[in-house]
Amino acid sequence: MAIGIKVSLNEKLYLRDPQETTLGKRIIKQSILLIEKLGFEAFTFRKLANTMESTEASVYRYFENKHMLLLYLVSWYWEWVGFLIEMNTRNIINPKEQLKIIIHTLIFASKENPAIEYVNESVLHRIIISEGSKAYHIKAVDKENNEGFFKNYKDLTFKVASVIEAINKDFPYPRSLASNLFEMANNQIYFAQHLPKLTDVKVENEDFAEVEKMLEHFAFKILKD
Amino acid sequence: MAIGIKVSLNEKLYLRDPQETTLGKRIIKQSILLIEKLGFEAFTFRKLANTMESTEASVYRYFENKHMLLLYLVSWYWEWVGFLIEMNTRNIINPKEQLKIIIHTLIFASKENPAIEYVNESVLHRIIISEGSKAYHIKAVDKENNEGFFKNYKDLTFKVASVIEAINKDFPYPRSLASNLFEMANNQIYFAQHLPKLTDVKVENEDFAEVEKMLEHFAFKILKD
DNA sequence: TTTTGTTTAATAGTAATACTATTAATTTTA
DNA sequence: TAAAATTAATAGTATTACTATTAAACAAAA
Repeated sequence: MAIGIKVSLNEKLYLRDPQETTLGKRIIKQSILLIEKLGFEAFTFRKLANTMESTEASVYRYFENKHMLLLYLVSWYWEWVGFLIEMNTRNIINPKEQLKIIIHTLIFASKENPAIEYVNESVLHRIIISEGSKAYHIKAVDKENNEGFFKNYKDLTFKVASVIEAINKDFPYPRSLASNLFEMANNQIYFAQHLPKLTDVKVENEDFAEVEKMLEHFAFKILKD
Repeated sequence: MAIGIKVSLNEKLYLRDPQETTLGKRIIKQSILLIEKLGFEAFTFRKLANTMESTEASVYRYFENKHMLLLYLVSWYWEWVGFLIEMNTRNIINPKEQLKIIIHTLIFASKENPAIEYVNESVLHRIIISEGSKAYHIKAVDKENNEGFFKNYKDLTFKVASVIEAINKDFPYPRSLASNLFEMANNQIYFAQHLPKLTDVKVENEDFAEVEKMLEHFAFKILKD
């Protein structure tokens, strides 16, 4: 990933690379805003085309269907978070310090400097929180996994799992802890915002500080010798 | 909940109580099988009506739409798990022992004695694992929460949170740990079956023993003084 | 036993959605 | 400048979500 230029994603995610044309970039930009506004179920390519003053058929030339568009956005997000984690942990030697930075980046990714003009990272984060799990909770999950559609997420999990192993080489569940930190971060933010009885943390005005504190508590308590 | 008779659920979940008629019970039974077979996105009331030799309009007399049917099934499931947990922890005084039983019940609920003839608990469990989170990842979550559609899940979380508090009254996140145990249980089973790189546990032939062991490890490590 | 009322299910639609074949316009490059 | 290649729009079809209306079945009352 090179800032301002191009995020590298699995080419099978799209029919035509949206990063290469003006229309493609507009599709990304506007779809993020419209999915956030309508929710993924009510979002359609026709509505997208109408709001961006294009046509349904043009959108279909870039993405096979709205599921593939969601997959693209989710992959873009995790690739970006992975890039930020890579940046922010560089030159940090202590793995505990690395894990703290990972948790912070995970929670506050959308507060970092925007990477690309046509992606509103803050809105995208909200989409990942409320719609992200729909990208892999599908009947064709095995087939799509074989195509490499979830590679970005798996690579990031692997990276975090290796930091966890560096902290405590005897801990038997590094991958599960890594993936659970990701899932828990988004879930607990969602609960705080919509189903507050399911959590102890408060999130107000997009301030995720309490969630960060809780994830640190969980992670380091579990990894204690 | 009374075995063999009737599960008590929010009346707003349905238009006509499916437990009260033969057709209603057939709708529940067949929808569980068909959602599992097709996945929730491809599942439609027309396909359901065709496979059960009824009509689309008849199904619509019981449920407003397929989302409400999913909500009904999810509520049914958590009500049932809550009932099993209540049963299995009765007369157990030690809260640590209670939490172990809770985790076991959570994981092996579908292996207990079937409660009701027209619900295949084992298939329903698979639906909860792969489609369950779609019940609340919706645009209208706040409105539906106000209507009490998620009450069964929240009540169960509350119950488990109070057991967690009994184990360690200084632990600051009892609800988050409770809801995360539920989410993690289903997620890690799903990962083991479809995205094994995201987990360290193995699930073969619906044997969830390793998941149970991992959840115990997580929960009790976190709750240690 | 007949009539009336109530519940339940089927017919036959409409409007919206998902998706595509074909044509037209634009841009590239030879 | 003309041909080739790319991109977008028009105009569809099939499926889906949902509903108004009618018909059948059953039960209760006369």
